[in-house]
Amino acid sequence: MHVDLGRSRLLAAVARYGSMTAAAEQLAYTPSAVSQQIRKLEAELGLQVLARHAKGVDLTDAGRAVVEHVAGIERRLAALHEQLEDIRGARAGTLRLGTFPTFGASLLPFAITGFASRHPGVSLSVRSARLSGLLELLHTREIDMAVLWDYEWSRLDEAGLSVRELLADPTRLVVSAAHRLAGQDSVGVGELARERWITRADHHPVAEVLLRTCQAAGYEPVVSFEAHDYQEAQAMVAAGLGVALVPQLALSGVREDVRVLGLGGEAPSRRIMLAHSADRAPSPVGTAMTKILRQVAREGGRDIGTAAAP
Amino acid sequence: MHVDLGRSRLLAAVARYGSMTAAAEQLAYTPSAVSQQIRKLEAELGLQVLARHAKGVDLTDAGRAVVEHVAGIERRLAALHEQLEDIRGARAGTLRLGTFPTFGASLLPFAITGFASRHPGVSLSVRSARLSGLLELLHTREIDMAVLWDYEWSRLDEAGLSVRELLADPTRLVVSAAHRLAGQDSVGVGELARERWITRADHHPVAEVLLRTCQAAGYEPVVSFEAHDYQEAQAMVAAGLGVALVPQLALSGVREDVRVLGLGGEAPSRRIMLAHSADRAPSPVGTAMTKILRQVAREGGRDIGTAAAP
DNA sequence: CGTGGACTGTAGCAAAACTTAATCCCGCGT
DNA sequence: ACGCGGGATTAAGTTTTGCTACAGTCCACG
Repeated sequence: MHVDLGRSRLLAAVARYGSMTAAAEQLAYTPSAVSQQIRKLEAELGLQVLARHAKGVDLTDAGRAVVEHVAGIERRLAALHEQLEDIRGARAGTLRLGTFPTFGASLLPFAITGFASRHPGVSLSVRSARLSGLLELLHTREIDMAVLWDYEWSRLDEAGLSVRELLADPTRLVVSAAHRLAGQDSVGVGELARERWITRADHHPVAEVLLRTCQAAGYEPVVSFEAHDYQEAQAMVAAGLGVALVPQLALSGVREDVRVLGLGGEAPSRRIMLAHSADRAPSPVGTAMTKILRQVAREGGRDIGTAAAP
Repeated sequence: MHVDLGRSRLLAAVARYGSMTAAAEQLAYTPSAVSQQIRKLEAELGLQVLARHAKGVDLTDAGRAVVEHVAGIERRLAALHEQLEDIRGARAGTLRLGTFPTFGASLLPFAITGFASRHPGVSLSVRSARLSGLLELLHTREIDMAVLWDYEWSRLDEAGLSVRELLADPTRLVVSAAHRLAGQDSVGVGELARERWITRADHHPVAEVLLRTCQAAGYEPVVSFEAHDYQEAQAMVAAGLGVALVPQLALSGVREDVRVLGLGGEAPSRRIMLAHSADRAPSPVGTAMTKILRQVAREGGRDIGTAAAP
């Protein structure tokens, strides 16, 4: 046996307005339509729900039971409606975000605090991984969106990924405070042919940046140390073991005893992007996060505050 | 905005079985039907509920919200279903019964206790009134059914009333224990021509019974007292003020100092009936009460116990 | 007794829902 | 690289459902 909600609601209307005709008027139906639907409801239930008489109708026990439960169901539907409204307005929902470590250590915190204050109802989770891991996580749908990067010689080209650029992250040179170039704002790559280089181990992408940059300038870099993170690299630079190419974003915390120099466009800049599965239309919270990330990228990491909720 | 429950349930099925195709199979639909309905649901909500991918679908936040509430609604519908089942089985519901006083004082208590023990979930209310009052109560639908009576010379003939006979209630003669006839089992009406009669005031129907009975035997009764109830009448009979015609049912409590005699078919018998509005199909509890009243009538007021629920 | 209000039955039509069949998309294995 | 297969989708056609129009029917009430 099946209890049709539509007909039950109709019954509730009949109960409320006292007669089929009155209910029909309220709902812009003909009395005939109401009568037919109520009849079908009774057939489905195997019970009369209305006692008919010349001046209208009365509810039977069964009718009362139906009307009561309809009221409860209406309340529940209203609650659902409200919840959906919250989701639409990004005041509720979930977002699983992926990031690579240097972004997570630099700009992302601003985005996270900004997002959390504007969308307090949203449960936000962040995972950090390297590029390949992020792609895998996107692929397996363990995260909804990810902050990624690429260089011009190996453009990100994943099928089924929708990508939007956030900012360019230029490569900079880090030297010891005692280095001969420490006083300059910038330097040409050609002047660095005799330097010894600190780079990163495990085929870290910055190693390729170094290689390409130097080769473009006509020499092979001499590597003196392979660090496992940028803090270690900075420490080695400070110790005078060599100089290092480092993406700007990895320099959010700069030691007192090193100096950072620009390279005047000679060194490649990496592109930082926000990506999500192309088949998944962005959810309201996804859109909200996109907006905030773009703002953070634009403002380069000044605190974006808790201003104007969307 | 409207949240269609049918489509929402479909979404719940899709969530449960992991893909539209699987859900379609379970529900004996084609995948196409499911896809179309989900699409309409999303259009109605203005939100995606599913994230599609090659191996099936995942719920979005909105989808999760819908599915959650659908589960709650299903529970509620199940509760309603159960309640309706109870109503069908007369384990729940209400019944408003009308009765005339002498039935209420005689057989009805057996029916009430029998009914209450077999249908403990049913809320039973009983109102007592005289015949015209009962008809009025039926008419205004303040009661669902009523126990009524009539005599052959004024048959109950109410339009829109469905009537079923319960039992015949013969008229008997009550005399004082000291009366000359006190030792007999029965007596002919002709032998009572010289008696003085106790009857009832206010045009009580038994007054007409007396009149007709005596007239049929060829004399006019001499009335010595008009009582206001049968207890008073019995008291007057006991006091030797006269004899009285009394319906059998009004003799459930007989004084020690009076005797009851049969009248061998010469006195009219009243018909006792159960009536309900003809337009109202009998409810399950109504049917149950009818059955019990018929049983009580058949067994003449022996305790019918709490035997076999229907 | 007739009149008005309320419900009901029939026929027809339009919208909704489902099916059929063709197509697309994507991941996977050879 | 290519085809295969599961799954979703689309277009078009068919069935089902729900509603209207309209003509009763019943009953309370004047």
